[in-house]
Amino acid sequence: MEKSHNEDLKMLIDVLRQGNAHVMELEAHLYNYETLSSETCLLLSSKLQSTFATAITMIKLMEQRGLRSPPSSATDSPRSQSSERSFKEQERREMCKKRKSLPRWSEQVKACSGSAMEIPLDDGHSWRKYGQKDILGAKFPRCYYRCTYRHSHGCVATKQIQRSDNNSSLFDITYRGAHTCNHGFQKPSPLTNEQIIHQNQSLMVKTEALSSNEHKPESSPYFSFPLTPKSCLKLESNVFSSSSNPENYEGLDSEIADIICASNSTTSSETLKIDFGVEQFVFDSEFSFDFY
DNA sequence: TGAATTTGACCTCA
DNA sequence: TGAGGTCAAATTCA
Repeated sequence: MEKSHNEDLKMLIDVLRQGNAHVMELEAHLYNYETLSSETCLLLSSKLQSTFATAITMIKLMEQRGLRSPPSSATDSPRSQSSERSFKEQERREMCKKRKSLPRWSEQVKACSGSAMEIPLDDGHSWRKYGQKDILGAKFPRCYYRCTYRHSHGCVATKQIQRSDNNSSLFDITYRGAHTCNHGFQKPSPLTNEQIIHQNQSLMVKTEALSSNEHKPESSPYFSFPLTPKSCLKLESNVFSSSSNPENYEGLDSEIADIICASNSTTSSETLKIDFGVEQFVFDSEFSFDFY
């Protein structure tokens, strides 16, 4: 147990060191106008985000391991049904709190004309439907989807799809939480700055005040991610304070290793995968990762 | 037969 | 207390 914990720490430190290298590389480019380009910055930014996402996921997994009770066996004292129930309820409440702190953003998507189902275009991720509700005052029901890899990777991303009342060919899609899995994401084709700007202008994106306390322009800046231009992200709070709650983690060491591999492949493929729910990252010019 | 969807029940919060 | 969100058993699908 102690040994595997140290191994986890070692892997985590390696990931953070990798992030530090990306910061230094970015800094080097910033001071060298010959190599400085928006594409380079975007790529390094994407690498950094991926690195941090990996580190966060690893910490979450380690935290899960630390909190998890030892595996049950014949020698274990059986937990009473009532305490088990209260444990589940407590776990559920924690999950509810964590979900609330996840970043949320919405967009409108035109129905896929031509297809019989007229469902919105696939966004590149793999989703599983887990519920449907009739919404008061709405003509059409709201469908609830979560990431297919929620259990296997603890990915907390969810989305809600609801057909627009005014225009039935439009779907309102609300996303919550960034994908921490590395599955099913289609690499976007490389775009020039002009293309990105044009796409941002031409796309129908609607980000509304999703709850009464959200409209705080000073404290809740809007973030946009060039590689996912259809999304205009509004941050609600610090996602670092939230954590996923993987329900069935077995063999955490190998899983963490998988995450690192996935992250590395993501990094090398220039795919922006994760957005962070922090309001601001400010790297001091003297910033560095110090270990030990 | 495993994965995905459906749907009624349950929980949280305003 | 009711609306919205999620769970989980039942059902369907490939």
